[in-house]
Amino acid sequence: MPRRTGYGQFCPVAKASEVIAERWTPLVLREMITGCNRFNDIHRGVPLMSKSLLSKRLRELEHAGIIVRKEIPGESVNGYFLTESGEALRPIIIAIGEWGQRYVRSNFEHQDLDPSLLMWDIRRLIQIRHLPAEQVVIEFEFTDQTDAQRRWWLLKEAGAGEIELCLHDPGYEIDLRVEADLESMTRVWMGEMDVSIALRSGAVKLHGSRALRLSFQDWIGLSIFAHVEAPLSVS
Amino acid sequence: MPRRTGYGQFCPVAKASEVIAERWTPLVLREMITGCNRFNDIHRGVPLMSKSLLSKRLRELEHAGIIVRKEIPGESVNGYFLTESGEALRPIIIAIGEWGQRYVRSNFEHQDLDPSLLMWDIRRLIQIRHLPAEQVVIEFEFTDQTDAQRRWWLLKEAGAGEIELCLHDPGYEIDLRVEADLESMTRVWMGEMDVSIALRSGAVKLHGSRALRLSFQDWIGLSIFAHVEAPLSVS
DNA sequence: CAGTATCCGATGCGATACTG
DNA sequence: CAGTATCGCATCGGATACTG
Repeated sequence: MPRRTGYGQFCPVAKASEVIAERWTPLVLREMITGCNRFNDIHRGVPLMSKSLLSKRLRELEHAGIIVRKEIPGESVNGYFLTESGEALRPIIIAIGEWGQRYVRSNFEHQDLDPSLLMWDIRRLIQIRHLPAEQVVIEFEFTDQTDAQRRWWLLKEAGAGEIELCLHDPGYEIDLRVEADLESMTRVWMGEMDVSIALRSGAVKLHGSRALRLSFQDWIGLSIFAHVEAPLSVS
Repeated sequence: MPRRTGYGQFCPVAKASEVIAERWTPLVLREMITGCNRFNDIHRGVPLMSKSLLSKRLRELEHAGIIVRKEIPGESVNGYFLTESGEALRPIIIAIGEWGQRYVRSNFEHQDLDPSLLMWDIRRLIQIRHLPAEQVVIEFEFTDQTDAQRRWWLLKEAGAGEIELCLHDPGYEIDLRVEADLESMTRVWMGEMDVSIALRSGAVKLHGSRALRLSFQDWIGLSIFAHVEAPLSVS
């Protein structure tokens, strides 16, 4: 009888794991914790997960009382929201990420690098207050990627509070071009490579607006795990 | 391509989940964190897991640098030990258990009750310092169980620092007999039912040594999650 | 956009048997 | 006790197509 779904134990670790340690579920929770509420937004964070499975997982989380599905205020579509129980998972997911950042070697395996995930992450954490108030267009070019994966645009409309990620050239004048290979940009984002070192070594190059170049370190948000230090022990 | 093992993401939550959110793995970690080092001891905590899978998971954890396999000091068998990385998971596993205790309804589903797991847990947390120094034999009888699952014995030899769990009558004189249905005893163990209430209501009955009866509350350890309070909100 | 229904192939994992 | 090797199938989950 393979996989009876459930561990058959009353232990709270087991009962909790039945819900939150299912495949993909920690990542779905991560997306919700970082503020995604709509189905397709969540799915952008886990693009390799099939939509049917995401749908199933969301139903399971709802059944477990971790999320509720309700109409998004203002819009007439419905979304998913963490309950108190779900909010209580925030420190756990964060702790798992910090543990991963600190102890899991084999980050940056080639197969894990993904420009779309990286750009989607960067977009979320751009520090808008450090950008000019007027419209800003920033192009990212990953020099080792081809075609569809090579160039990306972040677009902030004048006065807007959100950044848009574009897969096609929006046509406006480019204010800044960021040029790097995917691994370097990912390492910078993850805090594995210092921004200043990346710029000085040429691993990341900036072209365009002097103001945007100088403030790069300010407006480029880093991963929320970028601050995590290596373990004390030399292993 | 079902289940490529791995999420294809550089995010530390994903990299961590690839290791610690695999099926059974949180429970294996729980066993190690609670002090089990030997293969069969670990397996007693996850009896529904096949030995081949446990073996596989241990290899994966070793490969991930979470445990090391080495000879147990004093004995000439080898066991498994948490590394620094593994020790760093302790607060996470504990937090998951606390979350589960607080938020997962559907504890005490009939299918999750298991006298052998319960007794194995109780054995581990018996407060020996609250037992008489001489030999002590305590019999547990689960009144709703049959045959092989009905009676269990905890045996402390005179002066011993460990308790032995017996599935067959060790033959010595019984100092105390604890009588309860499995669910009541489990609820008491999990902190869902107060010990004094259980005794007063007759859900748990004690027969035998007056000293052992009076000190029951002291020597019976409760689950490490028994202290966790319900959420503030009424849900 | 926001999902659901159906299909079916790969694989995870339990069962069993075996080794030192 | 402490595992490993082999086998078989149930189920997990991706692909595809479809709906409002």
